Amino acid sequence: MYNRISQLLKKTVTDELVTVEGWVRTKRESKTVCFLELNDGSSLKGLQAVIDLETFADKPLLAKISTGAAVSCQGKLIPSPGGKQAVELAVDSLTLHGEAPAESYPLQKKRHTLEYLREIAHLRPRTNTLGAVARVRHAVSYAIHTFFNERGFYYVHTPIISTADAEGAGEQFQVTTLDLNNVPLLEEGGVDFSKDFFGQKAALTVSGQLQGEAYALALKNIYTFGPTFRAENSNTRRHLSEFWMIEPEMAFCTLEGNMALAEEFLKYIFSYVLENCAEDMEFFSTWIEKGVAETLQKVIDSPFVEMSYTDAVTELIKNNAKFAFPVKWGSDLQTEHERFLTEEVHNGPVIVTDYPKEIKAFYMKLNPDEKTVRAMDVLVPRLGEIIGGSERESRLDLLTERMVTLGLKPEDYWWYLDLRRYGSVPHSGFGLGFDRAIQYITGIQNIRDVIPFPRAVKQADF
RNA sequence: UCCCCUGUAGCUCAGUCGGUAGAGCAGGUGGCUGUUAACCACCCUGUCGGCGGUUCAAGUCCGUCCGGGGGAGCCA
Repeated sequence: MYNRISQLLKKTVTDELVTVEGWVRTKRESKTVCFLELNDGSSLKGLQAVIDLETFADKPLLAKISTGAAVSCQGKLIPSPGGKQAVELAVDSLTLHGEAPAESYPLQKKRHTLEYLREIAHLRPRTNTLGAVARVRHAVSYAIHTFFNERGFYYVHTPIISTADAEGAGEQFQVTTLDLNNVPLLEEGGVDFSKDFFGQKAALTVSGQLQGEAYALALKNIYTFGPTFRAENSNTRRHLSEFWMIEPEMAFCTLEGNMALAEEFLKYIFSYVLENCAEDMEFFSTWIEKGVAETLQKVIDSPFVEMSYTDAVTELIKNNAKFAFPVKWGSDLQTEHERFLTEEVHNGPVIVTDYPKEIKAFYMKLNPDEKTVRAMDVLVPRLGEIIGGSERESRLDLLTERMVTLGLKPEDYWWYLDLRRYGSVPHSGFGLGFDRAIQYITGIQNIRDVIPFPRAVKQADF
């Protein structure tokens, strides 16, 4: 049960019998010997199990073993005469747990497209690519928790079901137990949500930030790491309806501290992956996106350059001829602009700060110029924005004013405003889309291939 | 939601000017070989995404619907 192939591959030769459990990737047979390549998901590389056909009696059993079959083998690790591996397993006994008939098993021993594998999402983790993605996802999750834990951040479980549209951003999935064929109506028309499960309209969360702020203003440094839901009808390679997001929030912290954390955070998780998933990262660099590992290393080695939105726009305007969408002050930066800043202007990661308030969320701190807010976007080569964050507006009057201007009802956010009424303090945080981070790290083009069972528009199978 | 591309064997694709389909891989059989993207020979496989239309004749042309991909918007 605890014997893993990744560990056995590191061993030299052992005298004691070991048991190896896994799935057959390929079987190669010759007159006197049969090779099984076994994989148990612990590493890209498999263990070669060798069966001596001159002494192994149960030939009919071998005939049933094909790509995909689940087997366990007992034997000794011996030096491998073959060139491609240091050790191999000399099989004494073998158990076939589950066959995988080749005529119907959807995974062949050849390369498949990621589009095809998406149609067999329940089997695709058995492939090299999706297996590597799963291991990297795990490693990055672990690194994130370790990073925050080491720095005294508390992991806060913010609610999945919420009754307030956090940022006004993003269509939400409604959560209801009402009978949709017989919806209770108000006399004046409209749905009577007082009859609904929560006694009011409820939806899946689009962000844990507002609740995260509440805990930051008690525990000082916190982070959330959970699923997030958006019902946007957007069908692109970087959108999911259900995705995972990390949102740290720090009290007694201005935008400067926020930027420092974002830089340290990215460098930490990238370093962790390069060190702990070296084999998988080499695989991605070779087969998925040439040089992803180098891109990450470069981010690790580069100081993050700070630049105001205004300066960035000035720089971009000089090159407006190169863009499909020319830039002017006040417009949001497109991916092409972000990439230009990080790839051409600075040749390294860039943090753009102080965006016009009109293109940012209501809760961001207003600058003295009253035109810009203390927002920051972290831009990295090959992608553009990877992190978005801000210092929050901690002044009650200014926050309320901003909400009214944007048509939000302050009374709907009474508890959020309470955080400014009682013990308010400068605080800051940012958000990182976990799945997009995994896309960046692995180089995988479509976000649906970095999450085990993707949910997107018209897509919730498995 | 909009724009573009695409749908042919289990998988990846070719199919010219309209004349009812091919390759590689996978699979099967046999051979060879401490093999490792194994190799050699032979064999098997098709509602050409669905429906409708034009035509003597449609994989091919037209319409429409569905699926997939890319881009835009929106965003993480």
